[in-house]
Amino acid sequence: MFPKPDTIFHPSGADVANTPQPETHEKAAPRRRRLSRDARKGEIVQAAVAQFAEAGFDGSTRDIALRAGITQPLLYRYFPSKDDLIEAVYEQVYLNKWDPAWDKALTDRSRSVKDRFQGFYEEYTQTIFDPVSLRISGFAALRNAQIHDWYNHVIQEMILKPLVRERRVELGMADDILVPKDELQAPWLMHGSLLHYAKRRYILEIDDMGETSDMISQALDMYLLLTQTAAEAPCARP
Amino acid sequence: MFPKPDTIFHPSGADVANTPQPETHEKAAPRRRRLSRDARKGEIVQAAVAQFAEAGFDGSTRDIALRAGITQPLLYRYFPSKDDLIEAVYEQVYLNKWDPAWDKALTDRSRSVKDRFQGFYEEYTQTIFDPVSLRISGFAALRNAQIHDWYNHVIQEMILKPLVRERRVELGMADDILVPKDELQAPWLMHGSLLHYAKRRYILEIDDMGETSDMISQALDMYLLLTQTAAEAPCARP
DNA sequence: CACCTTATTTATCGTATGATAAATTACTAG
DNA sequence: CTAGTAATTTATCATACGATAAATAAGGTG
Repeated sequence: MFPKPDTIFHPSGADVANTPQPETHEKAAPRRRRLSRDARKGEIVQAAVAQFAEAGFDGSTRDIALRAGITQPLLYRYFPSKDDLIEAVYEQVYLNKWDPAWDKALTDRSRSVKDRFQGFYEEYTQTIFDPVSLRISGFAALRNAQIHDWYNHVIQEMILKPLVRERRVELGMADDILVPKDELQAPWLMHGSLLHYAKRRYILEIDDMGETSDMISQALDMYLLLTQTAAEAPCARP
Repeated sequence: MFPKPDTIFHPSGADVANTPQPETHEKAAPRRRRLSRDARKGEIVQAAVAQFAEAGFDGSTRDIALRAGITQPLLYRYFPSKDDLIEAVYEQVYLNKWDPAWDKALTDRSRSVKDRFQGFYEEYTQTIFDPVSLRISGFAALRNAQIHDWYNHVIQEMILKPLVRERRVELGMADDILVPKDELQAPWLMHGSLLHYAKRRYILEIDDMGETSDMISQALDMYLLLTQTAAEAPCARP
């Protein structure tokens, strides 16, 4: 009857259980709890991440406040506008996901490229393969192409170009820092195949799927085989 | 001329130019134009597709009406609720995309699997690789997992299982109708890699990318090489 | 032409939303 | 204990949205 969006999860009220509620369940008057500026800001961002992941960036500021256990106007004490909050959510989801140790692991030429990138992808996917991150990322790509564009650039520089370079060395080819774009097509196909696997598994919630490590192994094998035949062509098909 | 889907965006108001406007640019009172029920319904759906592709399914019914050159209440004469309109958009985007001739082309064993699926994917991607379809599909996956789940099932049955079967025959293996799920992992990686390519190209609008036919060829090669080594293992890496 | 059907518009309602101002209360310094 | 600061809430506004009822007019039929 009401124009409730009527989304999948608990639409409202169920979250009030977070805040200590009075015996009488009337309006659930929120108990005041003074937090430091940074602590409160963090809780708001976390609530916003959860809400936006579920309902998209059209999720209401009131639902976010409900999740954070505060009233809605308080939100504007920390973020001048909803867009500013969205910006903070972007940072929370996209930044600080990179482990500096990975840079060295990827270029450790005492191990095979397969081993190095298998290990890396297993750790990397453990960080970014979760429904919340993937859904936020999905909404962001549709809403703000620019930020997702930048994120793709990071992936290309941090993962795919190193992969191409290390594979070149492993195949005994010339070691060059520059990586032309046509050599990035195959790595992008491999990386994209894993991202789409994540989408099917964590966004569509298909449970009848193989283990992530197996998918990483197969995706890497595909790339390695393609580069191998391109370089040596020993397996020409009939 | 008519409110055709045209290009993706014109934020608002720019569409008023579609309807004959009076000299005085006051409110642009829409000229009445009686259409048959099916014709009007089709125009509304087209407008909704364009609007939802741009703004997501939270796009307003008023903007849809503006695009269709009608008033907003008229929309409810054809669709009892916004959800019904969304349902119609789903059908428009997901259904009737399959060419029955493809079924035979995929199983034409006088040609190589590579040739068959190369040709198929070039036609298939020409049908579904456009910003509007891809964006609607993206929003739908995040909003309604069920329908996207069904769509994935269709892809698996119509494309990937045939691919596995035909590849088996080409490799001289036992020809079986049944395709176990672990044999579908590699085809899904290949298909997903192409979908992610489409996302980068048509949603993020990255222009510095290779031709679609090249990507199809590489993606197919990846799968074919993987199955070849799995079957014969002549290219064991050191 | 007159009439009738119905496609279409005008006017409007109830609610939800982003945002702001003012009142209140929790915590802390002195 | 007291006073002040600032975190938090209450109250409220303007707008946008989905949806409905009633008024209007376009087009076919006799």
